[in-house]
Amino acid sequence: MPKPSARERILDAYEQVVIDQGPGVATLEGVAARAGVSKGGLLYHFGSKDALVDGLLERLVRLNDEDLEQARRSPEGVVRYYLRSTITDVAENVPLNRAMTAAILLLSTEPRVAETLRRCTTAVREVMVAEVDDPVTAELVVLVGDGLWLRAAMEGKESPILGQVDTLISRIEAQI
Amino acid sequence: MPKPSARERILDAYEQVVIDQGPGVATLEGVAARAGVSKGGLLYHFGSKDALVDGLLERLVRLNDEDLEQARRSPEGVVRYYLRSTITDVAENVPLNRAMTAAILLLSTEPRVAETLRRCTTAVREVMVAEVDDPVTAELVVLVGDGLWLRAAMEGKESPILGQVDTLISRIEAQI
DNA sequence: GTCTATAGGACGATAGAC
DNA sequence: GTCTATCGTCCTATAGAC
Repeated sequence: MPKPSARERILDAYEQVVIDQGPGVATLEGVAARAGVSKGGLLYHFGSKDALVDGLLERLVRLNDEDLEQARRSPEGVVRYYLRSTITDVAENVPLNRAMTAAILLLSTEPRVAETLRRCTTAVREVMVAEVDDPVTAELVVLVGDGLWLRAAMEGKESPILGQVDTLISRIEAQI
Repeated sequence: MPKPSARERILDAYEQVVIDQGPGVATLEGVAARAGVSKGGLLYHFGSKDALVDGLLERLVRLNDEDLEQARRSPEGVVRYYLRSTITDVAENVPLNRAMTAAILLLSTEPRVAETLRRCTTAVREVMVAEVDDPVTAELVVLVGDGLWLRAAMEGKESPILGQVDTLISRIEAQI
């Protein structure tokens, strides 16, 4: 990644168009317009639409790994950190949330998207299994996280669960 | 629905193509080929691609409502029934699973899909809140169900959770 | 009811000026 | 690096024969 600025701006636009208007509108021209460049300008940075998707997926994996690293180091523990950060990501416009939501909405486009999402889930599961003694609880945390991600993709920032978060986390933690 | 046979066969083909090859390949011609008719034949039953999507979504809502009705009447209780049927649907090729997986993969195409999925989740939540005394547990069940659906869309029939299902359900039920 | 043929439009990608 | 212009392709939808 030699020149981050333009690339990142185009990726931001891509995510935003997918989330706001749906992947159907996420044509090269639509993304370019949102990024403030022309179609030709976009194609200078990403040589094809596949390259654009790859750029988004690479960013997603990086953000997911970074989040897990922070979860591992977190003093409140991986479970509470992961679920709380996921819920926060859903409620606010955190980069990881934008990338993950866009990826889920793009599940259709190509097998690489599903593969990358599986990789993210697997990474989360490995951390949970390693840090939480009980494997069933670990799996439960991953499942609830997946549910939150799907919900974010379906209904955006508003979700009936936001007021019950802490109670929910406490219950899950109590099982460890 | 006067003549179910041809319509249903086309909808089956549509779901299958979306699940197996992705919505990108799910063109009118691809669906028609899988259904054993020509493009013109398909368009006689569904006047447009939008009508085809609508047909899938209507079927999804119907199957979801029927499943919830069965859950309500189930002697083992809504929680156990819902989670077990969701997991079974994920593992095997139950109609509800096929429709739900296809819909999630089609999240991309149009806002109506997200709207319908929200409606399904809302219906599940209403049943859970009505039947389960504790609202936090009700929300947890809906969340875990969503997680299972997303997982089905991502990784198909194989999931590491399948061996831990009953333990997981027992733990959730124990909280009521 | 189901087919073939084709019109009409949109998208991805290339070429070349600046 | 970014632009405009254009080509080729694929898809939806229509028209009309059978």
